[in-house]
Amino acid sequence: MSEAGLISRRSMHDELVDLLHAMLLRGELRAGDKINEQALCARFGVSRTPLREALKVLASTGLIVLSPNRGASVARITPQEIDQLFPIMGALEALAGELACARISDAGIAEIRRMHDEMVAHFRQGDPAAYMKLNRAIHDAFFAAAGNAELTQLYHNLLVRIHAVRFTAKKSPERWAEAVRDHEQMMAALEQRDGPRLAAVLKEHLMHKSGMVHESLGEGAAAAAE
Amino acid sequence: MSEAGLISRRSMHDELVDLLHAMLLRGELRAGDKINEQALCARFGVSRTPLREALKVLASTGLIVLSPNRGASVARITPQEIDQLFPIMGALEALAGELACARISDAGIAEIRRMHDEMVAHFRQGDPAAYMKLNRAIHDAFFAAAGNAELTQLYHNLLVRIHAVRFTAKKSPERWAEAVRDHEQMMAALEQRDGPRLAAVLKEHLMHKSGMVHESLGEGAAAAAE
DNA sequence: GCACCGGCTCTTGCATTCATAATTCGCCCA
DNA sequence: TGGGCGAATTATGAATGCAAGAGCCGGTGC
Repeated sequence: MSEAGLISRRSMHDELVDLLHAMLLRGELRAGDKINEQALCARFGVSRTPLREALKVLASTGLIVLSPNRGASVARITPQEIDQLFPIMGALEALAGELACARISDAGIAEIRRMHDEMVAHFRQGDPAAYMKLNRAIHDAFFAAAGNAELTQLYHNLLVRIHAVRFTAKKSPERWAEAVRDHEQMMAALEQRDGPRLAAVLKEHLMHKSGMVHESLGEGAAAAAE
Repeated sequence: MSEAGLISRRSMHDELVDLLHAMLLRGELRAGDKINEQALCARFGVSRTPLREALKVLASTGLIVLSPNRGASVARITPQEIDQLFPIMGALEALAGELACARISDAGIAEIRRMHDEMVAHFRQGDPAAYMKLNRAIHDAFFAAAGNAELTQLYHNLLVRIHAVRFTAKKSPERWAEAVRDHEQMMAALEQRDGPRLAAVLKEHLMHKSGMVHESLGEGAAAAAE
């Protein structure tokens, strides 16, 4: 029994979805880029059929846009979409926080505390890359502790969509400090297992992020316009 | 400029997604049913290619399951999934309620009040079909008032997934009365534009629904097992 | 000189075809 | 008579082929 790899008998379109996902995350495909089916087929060594299936799937989650008879292009995220997506992510994170408070073990809290302290250390040292990595790990730990797979998947879908804009958003020092303060409050709420409070903090944290993205989008728009 | 009809130039897979959606909602395809590609192709008069594309899309939203080399079948919703989905829907409805409170016009509130009163009348007359219809209309009005298209789409996706179980769930009289009480509270919160309160009521309302579904699933399991 | 029209090419959308895995039915053997 | 093995059938997965629409280029008329 190869229960570990489960026989790696996935269909091509499924693998292609992941592959394209990865390309989008790596920034290999940028917002607005036109997607040429033949080119991608050649690159992956598959025929157009499974690739097209994968594109349809990505389109249904909003990652790419399909124009009839004009093909696919990577979705451009608009400020309106950001305004709509961040509150949703806030609501989902708040829910994850509440569930996590109710279900997480003491050991789990200790583990998150450890990651939190390390993250703050990276903040003090001014290492954004390491900070982001821990940040991400902490959020993942929240969702894992919430124990709601559907919630996690939904959240991750949205995360991929705003990934590009989140990464290009350069934190100003003030915003960064603000984020760290948010995280301190999260930690406190979690250690007290105060679900509603954690939910509120997470919601506010997402609001701050939204503001941050808007700021950096304002600068970005000027750069892109030239 | 045909801005009204936009020339109905949709691609086949897109229409097929809607068609299959409708079939699922109508109960024409029931949970667990095997989906025969050729049969559906014959029925819709299309070839397998666009149909398969549509199936992939539906699979990505969890409406159907694809087993490699074994084809598609309508997803069976499990009690665990229900436990996971209802809190998510609660969070999304709560967000919609908060946004609606902030944005809805007085006329919009009056319109919802009208629907609400009509719905309660149907409750008094013991007409579940008419009640459900108004119920649905009110929820739709909330989301419309929230003005967040992404939120609406996400919510609707989940709604379709639990549609089958929600419809088969026969309300007990007590549960029905409970739901009406919830709605009274929603109306009150909306008319006072008390977003947080409306959010709380909606969350609780969804909790009640979850309980209802579980009750009826308990009965349903006995029936299905025989 | 510029705008508009017609053909050409490239790409997409769908149908068809081919290969392979699963299922089913029948047969053989215990 | 029941269970297991094997071949035929059927369905799925992927590739290829074909028609139609979009974009591009050059030509022509004003």
